[in-house]
Amino acid sequence: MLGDTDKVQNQTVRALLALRELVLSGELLPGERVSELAMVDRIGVSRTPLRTALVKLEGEGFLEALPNGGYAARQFSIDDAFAAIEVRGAMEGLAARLAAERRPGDADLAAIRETQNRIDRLLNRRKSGDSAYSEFAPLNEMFHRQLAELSGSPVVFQQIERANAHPFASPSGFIQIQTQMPQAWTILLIAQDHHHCILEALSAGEGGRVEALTREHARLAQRYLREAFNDQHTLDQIPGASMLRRTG
Amino acid sequence: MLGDTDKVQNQTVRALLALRELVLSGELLPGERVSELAMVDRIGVSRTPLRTALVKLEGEGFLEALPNGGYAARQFSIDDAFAAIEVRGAMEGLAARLAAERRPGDADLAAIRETQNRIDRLLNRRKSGDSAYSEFAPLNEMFHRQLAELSGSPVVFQQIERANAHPFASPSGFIQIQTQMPQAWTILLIAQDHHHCILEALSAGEGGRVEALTREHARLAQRYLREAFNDQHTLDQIPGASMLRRTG
DNA sequence: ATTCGGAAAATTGTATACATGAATGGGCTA
DNA sequence: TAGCCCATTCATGTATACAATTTTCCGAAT
Repeated sequence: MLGDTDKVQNQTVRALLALRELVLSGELLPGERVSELAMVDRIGVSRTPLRTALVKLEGEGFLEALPNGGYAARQFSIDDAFAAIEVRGAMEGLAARLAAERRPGDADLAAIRETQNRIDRLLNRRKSGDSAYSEFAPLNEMFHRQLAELSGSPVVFQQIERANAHPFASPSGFIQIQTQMPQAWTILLIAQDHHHCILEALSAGEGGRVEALTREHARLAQRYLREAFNDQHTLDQIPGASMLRRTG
Repeated sequence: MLGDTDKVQNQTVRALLALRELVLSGELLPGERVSELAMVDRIGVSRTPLRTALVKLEGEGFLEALPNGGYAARQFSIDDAFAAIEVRGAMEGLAARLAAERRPGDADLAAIRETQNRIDRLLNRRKSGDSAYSEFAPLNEMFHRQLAELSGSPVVFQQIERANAHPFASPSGFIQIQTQMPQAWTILLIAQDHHHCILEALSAGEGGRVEALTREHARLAQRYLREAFNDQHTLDQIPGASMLRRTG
């Protein structure tokens, strides 16, 4: 996994990816200072690009600045994770409404419809093996990205990207834990039905409806998270589980 | 104005404030590279804290990374500015709804009600001089901050702060140009009426209503902006006017 | 006159040295 | 034995030197 970072030319990107991985894997515990020199030894870049990565990760919400300098991995409560998903839903809902209000034509919707068709074909194969889940995730992300692009606003698109960067907000963040859940396949079918309803409302110019649908769609992730929170074993498989403070 | 930055102990903060001022004042034109060495000479800090400030300003949306390294001030269309305000409205609306759903008691609402009363007293003086506008702005910002805090979610609060950091999204960003407009005083009265309605819905736990009200309240800023856009003289007085591309 | 090529200048990315202030540990004293 | 003070260590913030790549400008050739 860390091997991926070796091929990157840019030292700052390399430090960024490595640090994010270390935080998500739980090797950097919340609250305790991230020592720059220790990271320099571990990642193999000098302090300058490392500090750049630290600043960016603070901006992404992965790290928090400590009062007397330096950074620490952030800790999130379960309510924080729910809120992060709610934030994403609000932003995606806004994007969907703006898209509907622009009255997109068939040409505008061709790309996202193609993605939708690919997900349909995937689900019609009715093989619920691991490979189906790993194929679903990137297609799902593409659908959400294309929806964000249809807003026609770079400002909105960028804000959604920021919201997705949060450790627990990404649209496909919990796909892998779905594998563990009995109702997993059903949930994928429901998610894709949401996609269908969203595109239907979108192409009909129904702004209010598409906003509500898109928000509710995001709340699927909250369901997964709530389920996972009831089972420590499942919870531990979520990327960044170590950042979650068990409050119940 | 730049004098403020001289008292700051932290070189990074100093560079951050100075750079933001240079961008907003239009001395750094959109699209053209921000030369690090030129900024070093101008601001009087070394390249290291300057680059840290550049990275942070990219995160705030003031700057964009150029393909072959370096940064440039970003350019915004009028639609981008509207979208930034819409984003703030969506986030504040979410915060207000979450606040209402928590069923806040009188103790929770005491602080924001005090702010509301202070604005009431200010407007009851019925003196529409410049001082009234300059007093209104900080109280207005406090009201919005307290509303964001009532969401009870640090994640939501931080996201609102990010949205406000955008050059054209801040709640009080256009107060100063209101002075130029004939209907300026009336708009302040309307804004405060919005505040009253928001608090009424909030204390009644009416989540849907308070969300809609808060979104609509944000759209007041869009009205100011549209007015200003019709008059170049007024537009030039907006901080960051140079970042706005005249498209119509 | 215009275009292509190359060299020089300048710019960013990276590494490292230095300074200042915080944290820690040991020793001394009560 | 417990607590406090001081010194040492360590961590971050800052400045600067170096390298690699890009940009620019000038000259020559078509």
